[in-house]
Amino acid sequence: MPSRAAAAAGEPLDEAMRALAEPRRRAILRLVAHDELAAGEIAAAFEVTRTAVSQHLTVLKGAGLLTERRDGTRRLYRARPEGLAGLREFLDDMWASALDDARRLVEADRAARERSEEEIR
Amino acid sequence: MPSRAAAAAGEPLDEAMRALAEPRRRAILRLVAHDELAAGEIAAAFEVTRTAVSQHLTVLKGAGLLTERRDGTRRLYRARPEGLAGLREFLDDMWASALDDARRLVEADRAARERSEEEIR
DNA sequence: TGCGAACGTTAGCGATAACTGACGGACGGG
DNA sequence: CCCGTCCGTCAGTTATCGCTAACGTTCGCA
Repeated sequence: MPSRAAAAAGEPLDEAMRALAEPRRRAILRLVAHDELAAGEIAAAFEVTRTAVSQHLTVLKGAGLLTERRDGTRRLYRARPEGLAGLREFLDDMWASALDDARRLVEADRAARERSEEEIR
Repeated sequence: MPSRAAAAAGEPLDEAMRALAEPRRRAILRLVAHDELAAGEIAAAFEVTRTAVSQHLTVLKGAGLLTERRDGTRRLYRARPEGLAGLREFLDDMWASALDDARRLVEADRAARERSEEEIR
């Protein structure tokens, strides 16, 4: 198979994106961005079941956006900013190419203007 | 309705996130990041139907990540980097708070050390 | 050792999303 | 004026996702 679509869903950026696509997961991430919280505390902050929150935590952990630490029967979670590196890279690439485009357009415009002057002359 | 869950799916960041969660849509965005391309050209770059690509383009346009320009029967698309502003903001906030945490940890450590010194003295 | 607390896990359900195929509309050339 | 091109839109299908309820597991404490 020469030209697979390369969408094996194993890419780190892809997992992070999919995890962040869910609003509740972003809220959870914001919640543990400052403080390390237990699963129960996180769940208490929402109006869904602890089960749902636990699943969200699993997804976030799988995407590398969270770290888990055990303390007795509790599980403490904290945001893992390095997990956002891929996303940041993607974003910077997009903005960089956009700036390149802008520069290219200006360049083309300037070139056109110079040709016009040449024509006048 | 006073305290709705605020998940009306109308938030700009949410739409951009959901749009970017799809790998194919990110590929499309990368494709039109440099050059302005027609819908047909974009569709030719993938192994799915033009219909699917058209729907992806609609989603991207709805998320403010694309601009559409008509030229005869063709529709030319180009990436719109400003659509990524919300995402960038979210990302920066996350990283900033992470840095805050690091600074706070260092601070706590220093304070603890000073208390130790005080105890020695 | 027994018991309750704190979580993760599984099965099942409803909703959403991505894809295909068929159709309709707008534009331009002969 | 008709015809081919280019493209969006509309049903319909299948897969995926988020949620709930019930169950299993691990740990601390009396």
